Amino acid sequence: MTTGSADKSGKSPRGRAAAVGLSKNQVVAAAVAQIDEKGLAAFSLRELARSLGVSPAVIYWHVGGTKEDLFAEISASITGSLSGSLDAGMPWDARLRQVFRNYRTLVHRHPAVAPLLGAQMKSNGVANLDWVETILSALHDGGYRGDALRPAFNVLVGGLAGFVTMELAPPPVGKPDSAGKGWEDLFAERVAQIDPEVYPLTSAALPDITNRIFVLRWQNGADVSYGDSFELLLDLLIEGLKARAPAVSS
Amino acid sequence: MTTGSADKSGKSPRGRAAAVGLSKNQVVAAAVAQIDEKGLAAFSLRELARSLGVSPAVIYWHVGGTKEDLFAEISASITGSLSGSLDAGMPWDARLRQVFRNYRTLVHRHPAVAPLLGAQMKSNGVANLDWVETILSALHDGGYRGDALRPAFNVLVGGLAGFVTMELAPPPVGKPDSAGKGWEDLFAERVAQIDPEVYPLTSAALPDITNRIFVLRWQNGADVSYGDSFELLLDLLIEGLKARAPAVSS
DNA sequence: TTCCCAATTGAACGATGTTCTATAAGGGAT
DNA sequence: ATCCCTTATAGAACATCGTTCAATTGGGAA
Repeated sequence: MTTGSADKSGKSPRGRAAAVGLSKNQVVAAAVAQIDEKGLAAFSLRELARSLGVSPAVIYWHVGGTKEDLFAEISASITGSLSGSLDAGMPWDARLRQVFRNYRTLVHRHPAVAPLLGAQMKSNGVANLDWVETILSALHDGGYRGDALRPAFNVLVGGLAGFVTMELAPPPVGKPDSAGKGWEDLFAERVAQIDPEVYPLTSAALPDITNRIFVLRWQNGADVSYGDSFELLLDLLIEGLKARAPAVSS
Repeated sequence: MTTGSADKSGKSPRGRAAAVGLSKNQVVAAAVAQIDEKGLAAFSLRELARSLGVSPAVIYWHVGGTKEDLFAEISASITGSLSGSLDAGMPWDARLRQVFRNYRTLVHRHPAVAPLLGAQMKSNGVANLDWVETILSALHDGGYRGDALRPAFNVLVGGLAGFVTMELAPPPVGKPDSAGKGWEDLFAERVAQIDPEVYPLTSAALPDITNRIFVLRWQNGADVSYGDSFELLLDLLIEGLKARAPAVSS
């Protein structure tokens, strides 16, 4: 296919092969698909080009700049669907809940891209301006203006987006130990060393706690529902902000 | 120096040069220093070896395994100093505050390593077991036991550690636009397109909000104090957890 | 037809993570 | 003192990666 035109000379043929091939959007979409499939760490421009049946240089032609620019483009393309579709008639706290629930479900659709999206949200760039505006407008309606606006905004974005980023971070892959010991053994060893004199745990509490740690350890990265925890976090933050909202004078 | 022993044969000399050179701890410490200095993205094993005046293979000998194992070792070495030094006589909520304040100041000492530490905290591995135990014990004393323990733990670790990770994430470096436009221009364009009909902002609110966005955008990554926001987040979470603590029966 | 520009190619450069074999220094046993 | 084994290093090699660049071509405009 690609090498269909046989060339008698030793020189390999160069130049354009097909009609008008790729578009920038196609490149970005293919990149997202590949990250979703193989993970962010395993993503490479060359393999992206390979999967598109194209030379690596093509990526650079369509997406000007470097790999990080591709990442920015990816973030923008995903978070672009975040704006709009919000009933402005709702009370401000309900609006905030919905904004961040939307954010979470959106990010959950591309778990491997989560770190990129987190960084994007933090940077408050142009791509997510709608999103930022929605949050700021809700906080404004809730009485958070002037100097009070900024900490409230940071708390919501940092806390909630940070939560989602951590929630979706892949568990470490590496070896548990230089020997053949697995996490279980190491954990058991560690628990055996717990000195009730040092740790302020009643002997009744200890088994419960260590058991809980076990559960925590093993359910992380699995299909544990962080959803309940997210809802609790949302509740604590928004109810708290509501409770201590500055009085609106004007 | 390194090639001091002249070798007449064409073969280059190999093998040990000095007495008993490096230790694993030295390698890890040098890696931390280098990440602190040049950033996590620019860190490479080869340059680490170069800065130690040593062959790349030496790193693999001292730190068995791969680059990620080195990262795990780094995380462990930093968060190792997180345990202990906590007055068990304090009320549980004060203990929680102190634990997470300690975490934040510790991570702030190595901002470039923050992503690694965040992942470590999420994984609840062996290295930070003391830390986890302290949090769980405080929550236990606060009445969070059984099924109530896990969401509370997730909220604290996910929210607060996630906040710190996001807070310290480096701002994106890339180009603002394919043209020569900077962030400012793009932002001005975007603001000019805001349709007051679409966005539920009073004309009085709009300038305030856009102004705030500007401030947010430009102060991120600079020396803005996220400390106040962190304290607010801490307050919201812990006061909230205190307010809705389950009643302790036993 | 001629010319220009969008789109693509292959090759190349330097750097990286990782593995492998060779090798030298030191200590312990004989 | 000699031999040997373990420890700690060197250097080379391999595959891959991000990025750049000159060369090339097809299609549309003039």
